[in-house]
Amino acid sequence: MPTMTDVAKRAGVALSTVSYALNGTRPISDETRQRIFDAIEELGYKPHALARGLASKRSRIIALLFPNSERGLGFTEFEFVTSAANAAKENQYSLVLWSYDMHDLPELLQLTQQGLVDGVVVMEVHQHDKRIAMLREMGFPFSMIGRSDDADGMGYVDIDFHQTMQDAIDHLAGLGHHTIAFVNQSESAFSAGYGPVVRSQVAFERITQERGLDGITQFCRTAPNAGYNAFNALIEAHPDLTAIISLNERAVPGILQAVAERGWSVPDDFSLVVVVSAAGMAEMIIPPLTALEPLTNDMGRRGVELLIHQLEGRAEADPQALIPCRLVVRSSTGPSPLIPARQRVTVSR
Amino acid sequence: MPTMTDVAKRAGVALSTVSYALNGTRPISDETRQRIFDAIEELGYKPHALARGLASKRSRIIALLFPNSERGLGFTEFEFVTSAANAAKENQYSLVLWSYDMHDLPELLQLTQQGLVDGVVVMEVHQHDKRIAMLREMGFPFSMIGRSDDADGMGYVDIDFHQTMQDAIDHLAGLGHHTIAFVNQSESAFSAGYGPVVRSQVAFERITQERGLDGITQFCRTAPNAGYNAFNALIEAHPDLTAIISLNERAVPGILQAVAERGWSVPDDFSLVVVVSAAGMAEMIIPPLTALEPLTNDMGRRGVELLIHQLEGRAEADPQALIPCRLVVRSSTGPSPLIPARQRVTVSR
DNA sequence: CTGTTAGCGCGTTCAT
DNA sequence: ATGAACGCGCTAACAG
Repeated sequence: MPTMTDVAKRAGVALSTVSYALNGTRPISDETRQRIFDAIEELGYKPHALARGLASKRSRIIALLFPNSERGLGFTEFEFVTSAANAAKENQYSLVLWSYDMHDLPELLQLTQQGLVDGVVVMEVHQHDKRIAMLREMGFPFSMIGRSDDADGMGYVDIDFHQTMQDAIDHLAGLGHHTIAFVNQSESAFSAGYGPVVRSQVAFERITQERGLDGITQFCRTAPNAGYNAFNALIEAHPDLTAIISLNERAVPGILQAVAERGWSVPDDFSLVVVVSAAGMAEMIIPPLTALEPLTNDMGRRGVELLIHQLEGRAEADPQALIPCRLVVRSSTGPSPLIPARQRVTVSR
Repeated sequence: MPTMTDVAKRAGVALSTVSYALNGTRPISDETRQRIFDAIEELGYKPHALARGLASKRSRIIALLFPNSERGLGFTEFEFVTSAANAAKENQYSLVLWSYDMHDLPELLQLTQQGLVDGVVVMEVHQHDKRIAMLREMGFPFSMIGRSDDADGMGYVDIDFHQTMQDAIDHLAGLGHHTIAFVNQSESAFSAGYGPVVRSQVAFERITQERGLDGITQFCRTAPNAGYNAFNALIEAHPDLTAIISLNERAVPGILQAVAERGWSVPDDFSLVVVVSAAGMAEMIIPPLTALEPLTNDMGRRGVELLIHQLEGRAEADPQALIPCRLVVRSSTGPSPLIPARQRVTVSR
């Protein structure tokens, strides 16, 4: 591997001149620049990333903090990752996937202190997030996918859960549904203050109330059989229920199964809309699901761009972005079934 | 940030002694070692990753080559990524996600020459893979998830497609199915020599022939509507068809839909088994799919371990691993329907 | 506009 | 068993 010294010799200039030519850090005459680039070309020279990082104190590496929770990342989160990787590369940064236990603060501390990365993008942010508190206290550059409660002035991209929930509810209400359940994720995620779970919950309660609808909440583990049980519990307690909004991708198959076992069909007898679920997911189901799909590409991308702008001192007019979800009507939602048509089935339980 | 010099001063030893103590590169008296570690503790010293990498010529960073193909990565591939990330971290390596255009050789060349990573794990390997040829020619350390045709002596983890296909076929044959179709991925992937597509295809043809079964091949784009069309084409040309094996996750919803539209039900009238599809996927479908599930965790993990062992000169007894898939019987396969029961439906087309 | 030089933080050879 | 000193490849003052 040729080094910068080799290039300098070949071009007949000083080492530093090569450096300046490469980084554009100071003006170089066209003629010498040409000689330098010729030499680089001929030698096949490539700057050494580590050496550059050591000297400049900027590695051009960022980390995506990636919790290896048992819950497991879903399809949607995966798309954050790939879009983040793409965005990093487009900005000439490398993206390291830092898989770690969310509660292991010491490990995060180490990451920030070993000088490997210039900043971090934090995923799965909670309302009171110790990691955020720590990073901020240290003054270590970061951005969030999601947001904590004390996120004022800090850079984040998050989904606009209120708007999303409103769109979902209005879609159903527009179809005549009046009693609507929200199948959230687990109650423990709620207690832990996991952003999407809490914000959606709050929005659901508020909006159903504003609209004068009958809104029912059901927490549910993120697994098909949990969805199955959730539906049965709901329908038993609320025979008028005609529609579900689910923030819980993994529960959906169970819900559908329970619906089918009752002899009902979707969307004729029951409607289901998933919120904050990637398109790839909604299309895997039969019937294809009506969904509120986040622009996942924007999420990962914006997250790293926010961080990079911050690292490069480029002021960001508005470092906070709430991304809307797009309503895609597929085949899992329809008009509310009429009450009479329903009762015969309900009793057959 | 304290440096090694600070530690040395505080412990009253030479800089190099600290280095030796840290790396265990040479014997240190218990007493001075203790002093050194005390100093490290008190100062909160953390070795600087870049400096260490520069000096040692080993960055302890590896890259996962991650094609950003239009086709999009599926659930299954995603699990490779997360398991690779976990394995890297357990071995004290950082994993950078290198998203790039598979055909952009210059970019790969650059990655290997900029001194950032010690080696790469290549995903989505093709039979004649220019990337592999290049890496090998350069002598750059790498391992593969998948394998090329000339993989002799090189490290890889791949799925045992032959065994997997055999298990799938035998499962169906055991249920009395005789005419079985294989819904592969796109023909262009086949022509391009994409490993899973080619190897599964070969295995399918060979095994059905050995078993005296009627094996039909159907290429199919990786999208639901393509699956829909594929099924209709198949059933029209082969009215005896009673079962499908699919390597094509994304096509499954379309297939199921087409089956349903024919008034058939799964698994009573038709059986479907997916191969090489992560459990998370098979459970998202209704009915839950009988599947041959790869131990995805092992795939990503073994890929990075192979690479790391190679980097650290630890001889690997057998640097090649064929991972089997596990047959999980769910609700999409059943006994072959009897011919008579069938015909009335077939004509109603 | 260009050259000289001192680090960046750590690994490692050579002495002792 | 320990120290001193050099070098990894590059950036960024400082000096013309």
